Amino acid sequence: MDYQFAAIEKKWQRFWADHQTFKPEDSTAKPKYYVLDMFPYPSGAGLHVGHPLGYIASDIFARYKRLKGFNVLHPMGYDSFGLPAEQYAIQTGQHPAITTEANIATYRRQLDQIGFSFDWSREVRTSSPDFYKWTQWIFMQLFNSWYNKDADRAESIDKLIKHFEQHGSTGINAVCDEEVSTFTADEWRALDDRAKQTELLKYRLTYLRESTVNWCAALGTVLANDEVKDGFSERGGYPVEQKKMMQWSMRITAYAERLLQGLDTIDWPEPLKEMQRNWIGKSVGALVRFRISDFQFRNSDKSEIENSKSEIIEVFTTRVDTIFGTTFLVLAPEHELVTSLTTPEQKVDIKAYIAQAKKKSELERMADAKTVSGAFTGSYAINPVNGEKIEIWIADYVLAGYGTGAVMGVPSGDQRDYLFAKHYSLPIIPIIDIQKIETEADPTKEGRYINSGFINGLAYKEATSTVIAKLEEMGAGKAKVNFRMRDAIFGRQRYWGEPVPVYFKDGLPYLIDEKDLPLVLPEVDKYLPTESGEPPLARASNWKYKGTEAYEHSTMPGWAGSSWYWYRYMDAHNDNEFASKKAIEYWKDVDLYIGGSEHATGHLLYSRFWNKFLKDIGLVIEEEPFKKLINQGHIQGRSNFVYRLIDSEGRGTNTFVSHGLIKQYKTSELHVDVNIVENDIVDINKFKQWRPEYADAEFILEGGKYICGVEIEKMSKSKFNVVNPDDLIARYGADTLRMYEMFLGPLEQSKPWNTNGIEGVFKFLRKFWRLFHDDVWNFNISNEEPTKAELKSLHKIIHKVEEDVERFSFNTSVSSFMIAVNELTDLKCNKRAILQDLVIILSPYAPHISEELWVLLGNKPGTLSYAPYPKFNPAYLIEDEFAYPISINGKTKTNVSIPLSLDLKETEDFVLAHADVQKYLDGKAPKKVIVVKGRIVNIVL
RNA sequence: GCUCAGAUGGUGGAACUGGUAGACACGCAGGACUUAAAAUCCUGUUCCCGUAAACGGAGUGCGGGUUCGAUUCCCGCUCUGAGUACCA
Repeated sequence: MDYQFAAIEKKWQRFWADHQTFKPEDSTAKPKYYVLDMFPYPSGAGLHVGHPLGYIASDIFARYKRLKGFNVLHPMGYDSFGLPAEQYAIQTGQHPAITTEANIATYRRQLDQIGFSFDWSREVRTSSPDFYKWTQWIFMQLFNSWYNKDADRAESIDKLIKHFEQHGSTGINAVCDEEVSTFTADEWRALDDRAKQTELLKYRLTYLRESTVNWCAALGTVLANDEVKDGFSERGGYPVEQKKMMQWSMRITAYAERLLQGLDTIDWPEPLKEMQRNWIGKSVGALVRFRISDFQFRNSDKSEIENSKSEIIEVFTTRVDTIFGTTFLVLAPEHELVTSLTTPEQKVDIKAYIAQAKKKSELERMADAKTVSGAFTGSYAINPVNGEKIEIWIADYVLAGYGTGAVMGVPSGDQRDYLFAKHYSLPIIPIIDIQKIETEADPTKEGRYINSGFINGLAYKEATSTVIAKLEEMGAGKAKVNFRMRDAIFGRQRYWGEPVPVYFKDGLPYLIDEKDLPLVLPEVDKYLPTESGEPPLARASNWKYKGTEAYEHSTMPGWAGSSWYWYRYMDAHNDNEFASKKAIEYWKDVDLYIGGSEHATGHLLYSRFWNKFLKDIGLVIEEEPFKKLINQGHIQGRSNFVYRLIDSEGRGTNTFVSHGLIKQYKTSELHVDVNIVENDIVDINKFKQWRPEYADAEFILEGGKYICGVEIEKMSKSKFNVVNPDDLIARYGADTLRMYEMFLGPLEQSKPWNTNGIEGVFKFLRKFWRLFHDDVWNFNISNEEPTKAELKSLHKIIHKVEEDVERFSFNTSVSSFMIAVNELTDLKCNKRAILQDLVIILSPYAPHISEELWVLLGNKPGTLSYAPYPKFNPAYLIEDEFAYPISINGKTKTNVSIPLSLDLKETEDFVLAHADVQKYLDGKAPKKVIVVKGRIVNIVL
């Protein structure tokens, strides 16, 4: 029979499902290997051709590892809480669980058609109570933990309580809220429960905090930052305001340093690590305290002075070595000391500036980045290292949210300070001998310090440590590491998410009893917030803990479930634990993780955070969850266009002009469905059928064809450029689709989808099929001994594919398969000794056709997936001769076959004596001859 | 602005440690088979000059450099894509 891909693929997909072919053992002598894909959010649109790219790559790798003798865990599931289902619920009233269920069914059908080797028995869904029970359980562990800086790990809150009872707050070095109380053991014991709980909340790794959120009144909901564009909601374009709300937060900042250090231990793409480093944003520097000069004269308002406890302005700097160059201080307009620092004379200026700064939107502030603006407060500060009196200004280039919201202005070393000083005629003092500051700041660290008191003559490193030591001695500053990363907000005012397992008593949060987990999402009449702005869960009637206490009404954010799900796959049906100790000890961590780079500072950071926490409390083994990570590139859409002729009155006609001729006519551009276009040539009959109004369309052709215009855009329905894998599978089969997606180019590279070329892969598979069959499609295989040439072809591909897969270069191995099959076709090889091994090597890429041929070759069904990968024997590749390229002065001129048994000198003599080479020498003696054994001969004339 | 990645035929891409640039495939052109189409097969296909061919010249974004030899290494620049944004 010829290659009947549809029947073959259906047959084997059923076989794999019926026999659970890909279900791994939970412990064997085999080494384990865990291949994970980022699980999808099941959207209503289903899969387009870009989605499976990463899944195909990981599937090839998983199948390859099985052949290599590994016990492979390769699971799949759904990140099924999320906005679109909720939005749909708001519009239609349909429960998001129903929408989600339907979408999952579509995803599953589409995934099954591609022939992935997932172990579906371990499927997880983040929205299923069996799963989110454990998400809630992990939340409870975080609530019951605090971060001990001295031990550099999370510890049980009970341990902290014990310490408070015995020693009070002394000796505690914790990552906690800013304003924690100090107390003795006696004082602690005297506190009532409410006071104790209030204090403990400041230490817990998940805690309540007043945070600003993006509140959209029109949509009645809180929006994430990426749902807000320029002050308006991305969906609907309604105004968004900043609103303060009590929110659950995660103390991820406790792990900032470990999250940063861990990056050096994992094999991830460098750009992605860089994004995480920038996000964490570590700066090593110092806090410096500037005393305010003549504090008493700022008596504009008595109460303000009393409220501002401080006579000190604290700044953060990464260049404390430049402190002698400080000629002014700048505070953010929002800085708490601004009002009390402002002298009566300056009050008008400062007020006006603050008002103006407040009015500016983020966008304007950014656009304005180059215009210098600011205002003088009228007050002065004293530089602690030299006693100089310097002006205190405010300016919006200083951000309230970073560092201390105040900076020391060093115009000689910092460009922003330089511009500010020039603009307001403030002094600029050079502090390093080689500094060039005529036109701009010079942030150099080279050279020796000048004008710098006790560090004059020192170099950068020494100067920094000297200044810090001096500041510490004076009590005017200390070394400090600052992070840009903030604690993560862990609450959404939404319905379709995990309920937070917390109830409130006297306004304080308490965990529900562990045996009451899961706390199931209650039914509500509508999926909108209440009229008073409470989250949708407030609508649930009689939803109280023990019938009396109110539950937390916000739900967990989208990243909650995905921050630990890979552990659930290890032991997906465990009712007693999130995963058993035994399963975790066996599977440990993810060996290979494939997914998009858009999760760099979201999912991939939060997952690392939770993993470190779970390790601290002894539940998991590895410090990092994902050893190796690969970002697959994004598939963009490739849109095609037709050009409608515009008549003299400016109206559109029903005539369409081919792309090459549009300069000669007046036309308007229209998207055309890419599925009726092949190689940019539109199928005119299909076009006429596409839409009724085109039934009588006429065409102005070039060379008898209608050629379309092309543009690369996002793949979307409205652009008619969505290519559906279902259509391609129906036409060419899953094996062709799998190989074609890999053939497209390097996995990591983003590229537009272009179906042109899929025929080539399809032809290859048929050619492969034909190797096993005679002219009339009878299966025909020979048991003869293979020839040297055949063995060479086979061992070349064994080696090549092995190398390619190990470095995730799947596109080049597809080429190599084509070369091998072309060679074997030319050799008319139908020998079992060659083809059986070839089937094994090809099976990760094209599993269905391989299974079919494997069984035709007489093997037991289902054994191919665990067949041993053929062993490469380099002896078959050894050549006696090599056709050396002969180049003259670096330019290749000819080839000469030379026995490889000759040594360098003999090879050189052989070449120079050769008639073809003599011709080029033209009687001259070469100046130099370079022979690279087995590579090249270069003659220099 | 900063950081990172990239730029190779008509197209997607290959060349892994400096050693025959353009593998493999698409497309295109010509041919075979066929009443015809599909399918299949064969030949050619970087560009320029010449052209039956041999042969000659240029050539991996641009300009330099190192080297017997550079798509690969170094310096400077241009463009494209991604991330980030007054982070002190």
